[in-house]
Amino acid sequence: MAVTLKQIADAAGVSRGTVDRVINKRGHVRPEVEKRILQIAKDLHYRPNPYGRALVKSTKTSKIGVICQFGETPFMKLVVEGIEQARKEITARGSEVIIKTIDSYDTDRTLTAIDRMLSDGVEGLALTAGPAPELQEKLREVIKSGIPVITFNTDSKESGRLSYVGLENYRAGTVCAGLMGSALRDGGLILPISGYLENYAHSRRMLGFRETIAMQFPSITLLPAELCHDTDAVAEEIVHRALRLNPDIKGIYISGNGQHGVCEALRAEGLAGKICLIVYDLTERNKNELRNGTIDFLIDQNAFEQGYRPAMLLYNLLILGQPPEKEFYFTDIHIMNRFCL
Amino acid sequence: MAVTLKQIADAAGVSRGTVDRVINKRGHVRPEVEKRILQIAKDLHYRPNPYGRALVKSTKTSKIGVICQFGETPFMKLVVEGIEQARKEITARGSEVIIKTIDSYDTDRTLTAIDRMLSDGVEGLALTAGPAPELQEKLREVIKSGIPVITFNTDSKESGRLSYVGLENYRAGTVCAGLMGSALRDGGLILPISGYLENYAHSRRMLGFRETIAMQFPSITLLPAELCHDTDAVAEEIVHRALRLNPDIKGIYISGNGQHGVCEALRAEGLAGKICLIVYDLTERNKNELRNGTIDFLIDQNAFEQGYRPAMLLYNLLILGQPPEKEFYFTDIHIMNRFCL
DNA sequence: TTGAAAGCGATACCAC
DNA sequence: GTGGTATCGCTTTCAA
Repeated sequence: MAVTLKQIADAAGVSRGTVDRVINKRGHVRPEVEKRILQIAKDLHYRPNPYGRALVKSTKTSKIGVICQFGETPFMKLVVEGIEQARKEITARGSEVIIKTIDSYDTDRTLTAIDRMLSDGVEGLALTAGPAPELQEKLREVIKSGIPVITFNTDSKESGRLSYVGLENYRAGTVCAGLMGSALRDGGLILPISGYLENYAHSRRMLGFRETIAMQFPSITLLPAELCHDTDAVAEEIVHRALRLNPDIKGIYISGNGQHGVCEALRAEGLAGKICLIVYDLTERNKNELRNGTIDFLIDQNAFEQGYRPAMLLYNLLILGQPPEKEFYFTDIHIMNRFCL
Repeated sequence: MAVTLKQIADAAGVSRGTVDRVINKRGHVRPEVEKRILQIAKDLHYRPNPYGRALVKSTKTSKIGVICQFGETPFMKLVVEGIEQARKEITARGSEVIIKTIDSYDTDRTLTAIDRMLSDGVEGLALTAGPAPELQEKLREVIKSGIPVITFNTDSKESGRLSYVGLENYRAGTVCAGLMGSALRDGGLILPISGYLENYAHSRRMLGFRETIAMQFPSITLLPAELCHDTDAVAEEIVHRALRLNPDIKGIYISGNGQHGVCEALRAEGLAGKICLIVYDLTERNKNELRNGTIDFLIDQNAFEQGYRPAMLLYNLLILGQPPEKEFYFTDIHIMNRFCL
């Protein structure tokens, strides 16, 4: 049998209440008693039984808010599945999760959503953030008012949020550079495509890619990065135009959405499978393109986890009183080729 | 607040005991009462509080046995860390974990270890299995005697084990074939190296690799697979010899241990970074070789999880009464290049 | 500063 | 078949 509070209490000749106060640093205990109890706890290798604690705490109820920008993208739909799963579990434990998705990157609507959540009385907030100064400022306020904030998918480090759950985007970019490097051993010309400049996550991926190619793969030449606004049609057009100007393009890297447009263009040009294409996100469409060989490598960033984890971290904090263990919950940079499916 | 047994009991006009009997299918309840209770539970969306259940159950104590073959390999040392972590947590909850590592693949010593564990009174067993008929037969007996068995790292499907935790080895081989294919776009000659024929995990990886290369990458030629007995010195010698016979080797795939020997040989031949090398397992040494460019791709199979999960699955089953959710707990086939470090 | 007691939700066991 | 009750380990509250 594991050591319990009561055993420590008996050994120390005090009551469980006193031991509890010591173990949980609630104060109001004579220092010498405290010292004795701590010593005994240590000697006995006391570890609180998480089930006992959770049982008591789980009767509290809280409201947790989750705001999800870029809600229209296929990837974010997968994230939302994770959030829904967390909601299910949390609801079953008596608390509440409010979800608000916002199309595209929209700071104003995000600010409005935050205000709405606050007036709804949420006690914890998770959101896809970003570098917009108004948003960061707002989050600092929220946090100062005592509401813990967790960012996911897109961080906002200066806001003072508790933790970030998501890809280490810059590094993911470097990994893709490495993949491109090994696929193009003899070097060649690469077309990099980004979504929006404002999408911090996508920009970081692009930066990591460009810097690594430049520094580590001298035989590879980068065209200037193009912006496709996360849109297939625009991405398709970009590829066609680029190929017209540079028929010898050997690789394409797209850090945001619009992947399908790129695939269509490559097919139309008869270059599917010939040009090395590296994309992000394991959506159904991307799966198919990976399978048929149009996409060579795909970085999966565990969408489900990005939705599930933040809500659970807030639940554990608010209800069970367990703060997150880490500031960064980086999801695996999961490289996939078609045989991974 | 979440729905509790008591609320259902009140609504149904019975006692909690009766509801408990219904919910947990313990019988001894009049069918009509049972039906009514189930209906109410459903209407109220009743979900048992796992903490309450765990609290009661966690006072039981059990002995869990873990047997680890190939215990001398760097990879298995990482697995053992996972087991140790599980042991720590399980011990803190009052149960016991006995660990036995066995060097190399040794069916006899494994059988002996199983017998020792049984006479020690373990109530659940996790082990690295394998296809040896005596072992499978033994495991069938063990299972028949009511002791649940879980395999990890190396499966033994015919033994009737409850679950397997580890890599999907055949598929991992196909993934490596894909990596080799994209690194060697123009084809070339490949040297495949295996450890022991008897190591089922390694053989499956080799089979997946060979079959996929043969079927999907016609421009790549495979040399006959060599066996290095998981030994660096042998692997080194194999590489030297192979290069003497075939100086135009473009890639090496090693499905087991001996990775470091391959790296040394490539360095000695001045071919480090020139020949595409794909290996398994994120050991410290392999990390270095990945970093310095001698290894191109590495498949990490989450050693920690392979040790941690099996013990925890047994704990959840024996103590909390929760059977594993799946038969296969496949660890991610985690492709890494040097930028992943 | 400390102790005693109630209660969290589920289970096990013993009466009836 | 069914109800009542003690119990698991911990937190909380109130009185001393």
